[in-house]
Amino acid sequence: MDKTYQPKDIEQALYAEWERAGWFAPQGKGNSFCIMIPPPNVTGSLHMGHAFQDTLMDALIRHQRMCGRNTLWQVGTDHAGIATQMVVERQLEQQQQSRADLGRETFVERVWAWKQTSGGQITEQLRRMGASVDWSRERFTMDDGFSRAVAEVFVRLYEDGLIYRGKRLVNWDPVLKTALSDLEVENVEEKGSLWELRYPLADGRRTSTGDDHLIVATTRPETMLGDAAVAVHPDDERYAELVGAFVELPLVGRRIPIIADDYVDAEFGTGCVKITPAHDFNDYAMGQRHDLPMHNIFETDASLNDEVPEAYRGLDRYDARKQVLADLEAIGLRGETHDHKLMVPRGDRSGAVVEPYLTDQWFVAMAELARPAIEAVETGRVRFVPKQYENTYFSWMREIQDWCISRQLWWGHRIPAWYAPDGAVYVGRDEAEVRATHGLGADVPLEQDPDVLETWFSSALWTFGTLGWPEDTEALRTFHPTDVLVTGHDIIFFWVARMIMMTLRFTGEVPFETVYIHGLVRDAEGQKMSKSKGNGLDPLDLIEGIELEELVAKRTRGLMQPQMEKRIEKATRRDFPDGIPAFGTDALRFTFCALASTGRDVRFDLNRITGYRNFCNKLWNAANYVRLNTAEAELEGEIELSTADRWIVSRFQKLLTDVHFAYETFRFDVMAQRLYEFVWNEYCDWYLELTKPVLRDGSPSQQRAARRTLVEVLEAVLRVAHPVIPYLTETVWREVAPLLDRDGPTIMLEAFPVADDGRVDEDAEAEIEWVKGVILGVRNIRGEMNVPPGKAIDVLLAEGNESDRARLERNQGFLVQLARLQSLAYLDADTSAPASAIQLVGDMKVLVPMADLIDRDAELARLDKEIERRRAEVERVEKKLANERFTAKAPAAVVEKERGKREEALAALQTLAAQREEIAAL
RNA sequence: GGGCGCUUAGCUCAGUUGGGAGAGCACCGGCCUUACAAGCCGGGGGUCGCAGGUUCGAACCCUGCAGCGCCCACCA
Repeated sequence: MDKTYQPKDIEQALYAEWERAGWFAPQGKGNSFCIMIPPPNVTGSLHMGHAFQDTLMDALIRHQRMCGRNTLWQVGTDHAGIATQMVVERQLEQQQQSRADLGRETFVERVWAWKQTSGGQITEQLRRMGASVDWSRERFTMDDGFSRAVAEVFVRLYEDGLIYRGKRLVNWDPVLKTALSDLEVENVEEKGSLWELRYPLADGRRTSTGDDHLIVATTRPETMLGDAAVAVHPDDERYAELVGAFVELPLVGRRIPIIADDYVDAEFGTGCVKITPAHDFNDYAMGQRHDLPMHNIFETDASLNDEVPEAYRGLDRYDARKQVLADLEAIGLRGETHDHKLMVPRGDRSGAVVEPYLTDQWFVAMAELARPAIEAVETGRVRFVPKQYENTYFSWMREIQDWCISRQLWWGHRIPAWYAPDGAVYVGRDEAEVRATHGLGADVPLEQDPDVLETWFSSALWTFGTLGWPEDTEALRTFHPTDVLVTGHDIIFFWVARMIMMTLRFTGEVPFETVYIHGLVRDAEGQKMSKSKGNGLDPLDLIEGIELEELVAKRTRGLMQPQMEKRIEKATRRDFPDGIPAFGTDALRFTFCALASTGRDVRFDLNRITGYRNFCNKLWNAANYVRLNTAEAELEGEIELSTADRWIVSRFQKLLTDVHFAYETFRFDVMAQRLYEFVWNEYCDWYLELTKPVLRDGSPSQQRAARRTLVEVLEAVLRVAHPVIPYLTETVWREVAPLLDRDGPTIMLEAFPVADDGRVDEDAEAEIEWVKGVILGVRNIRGEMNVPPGKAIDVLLAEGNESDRARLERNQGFLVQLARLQSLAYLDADTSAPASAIQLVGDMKVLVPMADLIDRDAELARLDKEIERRRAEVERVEKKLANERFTAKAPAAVVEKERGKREEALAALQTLAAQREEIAAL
């Protein structure tokens, strides 16, 4: 073993070995345990969110595997319709080509080719994270089997009347030229204007106040070309007389009615709303209520079509806006303009402003699917951790809208519907089935629907589709329902909810019993990591390290907004002046666990990972110490356990209890913290140090006891830590395990340690606390008095009780070694102590004779500080005890505890005060 | 407009049923003490956002307020 922990030397080779050996595949004898990986985009790359999520899943999986469960971590990738298609289209663009140039078949082949070449990247990165997924079962959402499941689900839903096709107003992305679901639209607040437009009253009508027009207020003047009415509130007295009359739509010349509808807010704007049923969701609904005609004025790219007057045809919607406003101005029909903040709908992929647009699309009727899915969470068949996310889930599910699932893309699962020349639609698993079922001969030409299904439609089938459904497979019976889903709160609606609905519908089972929701990974300033902001970190760079120049280049490469380059470069040079050192996978994983507290977002800070890299080094070196002291030694034979040996074993049982609890409650942070504390603050800081005097001066049986305990605790700690830091623990374990005649090939298949309450030893714990008290007391005097660390000093113990004397007897060697003493002795009751610096351990005095070591004034100052501390405590406790209501009403045990505190503090205070007087008199 | 979350040491965060305010990092002082300088030893530092209430007792429970963040929603 190297002296310093070098992760790069151990990680990659180990993973290859694990994978080759087939140890990731299910093999436990116990109950099944299964996690489905949220399938990443097949052509994507691993970002911090993945790395975080994969670490948590791997910890759970490795833990359960070591607990003996028959454990499957199902891996796979998603075809990610829009995202992947966009990447390939961008590549074509650089060659001055479009997908239309290639044609559908060639284009789809190109995407498959791209998937072949780049599809391995993310799975390679998953391997670098140490993820123990079962590669032999890897799936892809567009592989044959999964595609069959998708078609099967579509057909069955259609047959049950839950999938329908219809002309509806949908969210239309005019850049990607496809429909989007409600969830794929992000509403962003933006600054805009509220324009007032004058609509002349038709037929020469005037209002009772003499006006010959109405003023409507709108944020979208260009859509006036498609107006079908003007609406006012039915109770709005200002306009009551005009309801039923008409206005003449300017620029168009159409006569449109003035209608009353209580959707209108009389307080807003002018109280008159222009109604454009084909281009606004509210207006659409109103158009339905009032039977208004629909004037679709847009092409698929949101330029104006032939429905509008010639002057506007072909204009982009924003150019049309300017033109309409200018033309209205010219004829005196433009009113005031007000600044106005509005929510602008943008496509989450393209960023384009989404247009409500009337098209034929496929929909899933959701109400019937949602009902049992709501119930499953209500009854606890599915539980969310943290629980508050159940409310998020319920609120969306209870108001659920029908789901538009067709996309006007080429990459994805083609909709299994065929059209006959007469317009009839036939849905089936494939064309042959359609023909057979409906008796359509070869003479009837059928054309398949050109659209594909939204990616989330197939993702919704992930838990059962990957296990072989619709076949009744062994895997499905064994691993479904799965146990835990680990995912971010950003896809509860997109994915989690839809999985629950679809899985219940088609298997009658819930997809998973627990949904663990983790936070999003943000940068050290709390900003969301993104390519465009250039603040993202690549997990691989944290593992392997990266030079500053390369990091700058990487962050500024291929930016959508090149003007950001300077800023990103500056920030990068500021935040990472020396680039990023190689931390290794284990340190990264430990950091993720430590940051995963309660499902809230986490800030990723280089300081944290540095600390945990140091922790890995600490454990590595502790192992080095153990190895140096045990490899050549005889561990078999009679043993005589020291208090320290019993203490560390006892402390370890408590670690196990806490870790077990942490796994049960998904508190990865608690687990990481307890591991850190135990390894560093107990095993290394104290136990290892306590073995040193024994290994030097102890009897053979005492030495054997220490050596055995060192190895046994280390070996077991490695198993506890393995799910978090698999590489380090495997490497060290292979060196350590043989010392205990454990000969398994890998730590990952060894048993996870279980607490043994019989090995908890409260006496040993109390005694080591006492030992620590004495040592800390001496160290405090040393530190505060600036006694050189190398100087061995004399220490006396005084007063105290029999137990203190007995403890000294047993622990003399420990104290002398760890406090670096020249001598240590108990002072007889009748001998008076020399002038000393003092520390109290219980009511025993720890005395460091001042001789010429200690400065009188410094000791006085130190005493004053301690006296003040005790005085404050006495004061606080006495105040509490003086309160009769406290002594009367608080539980007796609490009162007793306070009394005990008072006694102890008072006694200490007295001793210290006497001591102070003595020193002051010198 | 509705809902949720957060506010604890300089920074990032723990604090499980209400009963002695914690960790890591940073900071100050001292050490190359034979596992580890990626280390060791000692130390300083908080009116727990604000205001009320419940209680013998509140960081924790209740109400209100403020600030920050997120989600949902049809006010043109």
